[in-house]
Amino acid sequence: MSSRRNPEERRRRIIQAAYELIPEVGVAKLTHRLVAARAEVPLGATTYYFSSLDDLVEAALTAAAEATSEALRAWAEALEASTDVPGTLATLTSDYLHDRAQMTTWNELYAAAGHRPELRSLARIWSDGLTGILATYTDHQAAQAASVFTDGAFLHALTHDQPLDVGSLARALTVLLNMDAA
Amino acid sequence: MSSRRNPEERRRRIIQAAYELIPEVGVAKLTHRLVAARAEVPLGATTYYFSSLDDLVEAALTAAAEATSEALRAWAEALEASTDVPGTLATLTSDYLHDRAQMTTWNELYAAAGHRPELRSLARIWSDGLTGILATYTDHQAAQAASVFTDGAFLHALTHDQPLDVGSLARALTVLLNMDAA
DNA sequence: TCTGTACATGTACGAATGTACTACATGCGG
DNA sequence: CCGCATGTAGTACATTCGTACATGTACAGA
Repeated sequence: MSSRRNPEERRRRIIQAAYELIPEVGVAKLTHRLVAARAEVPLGATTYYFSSLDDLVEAALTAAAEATSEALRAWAEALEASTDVPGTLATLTSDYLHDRAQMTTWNELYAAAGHRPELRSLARIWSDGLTGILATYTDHQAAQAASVFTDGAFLHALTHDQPLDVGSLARALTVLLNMDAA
Repeated sequence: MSSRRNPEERRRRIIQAAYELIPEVGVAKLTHRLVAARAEVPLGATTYYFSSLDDLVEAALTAAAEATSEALRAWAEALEASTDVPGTLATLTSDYLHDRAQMTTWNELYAAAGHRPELRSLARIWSDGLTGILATYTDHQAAQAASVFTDGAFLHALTHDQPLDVGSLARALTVLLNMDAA
């Protein structure tokens, strides 16, 4: 369905365009004109639907956070169906490590949250969500440690040509999640 | 000594100003004029000493990386003098987690490296350096895992009001560094 | 002392940007 | 069919920015 004369769809298109552009050019280089061009809407539409550029960016980052929440739900299901929690978590993490756009977006969110406190809660969604899921299988401290480790693995993948391999991930996640047995 | 008619000092002043401003306003909002004002030099000086703003930013981030290298050397010494490597590492990490400016700078570097490949090597200094140091005490995989974990702890501290406590850090770092015994 | 070279600094300018605004189109209730 | 609210779209404008540049100044060597 076309976006003309369809406010909801139009708004979604604009957010989607910003969402795509963030990993490509970074939050900082995002402009009304760039988003308008990508969304194939006139410049005026981007100011009509969002009261400021910051609002637009926030909407896009919120969309990113929602996408992450959905991914987390999928992780929760996969872990529940698994008999080898650390191994499954390692595989899930490894898959994520190859999605550079996803990780770049997440890092942009962290950087933005560093200067805009209202974004901090968005930045916590992944970390806290994963910790909550893992707490089903071990104690809170171990769950948090494993969650922190996967965050570190994202950062590692972002700065290195080759992300950590599944074996390394599995080994580390196994000892972390089994900390509660000690 | 005044910076007038003292090129080296002047250059250092400008870099220092940019270095200070990065955690405050972010790499993206850094401008010649902002740096000039902080360094108390005229606008022209910032373009005289650096061929472009990107060059200036790169110089500032390089300075940040060098500061990190020095910190790493201190870590190496402290660990060498210690009988409890994981515990000492936890303490060192915990101290770092309270230095928000330092971590913000580091995150800015990560974000910048995401869009400028020539900065990637700078972004690796911390991670690879720490891994190298820890490899003295355990196998490479365990050292890398511990290093990745501390990176994750930085990210955690950046987005949460309260950083991880020393106890949590010590517990996780202990099992990770002892992975080689398994 | 003279002079050339390196350093210093204020200004100017084109380009890009956020945002306001005006004019126009469209569909709906009366 | 008629206005009216809502959405659309192009344009204009003040501001800020990176950078170039012209002019000025201090100092080392002849």
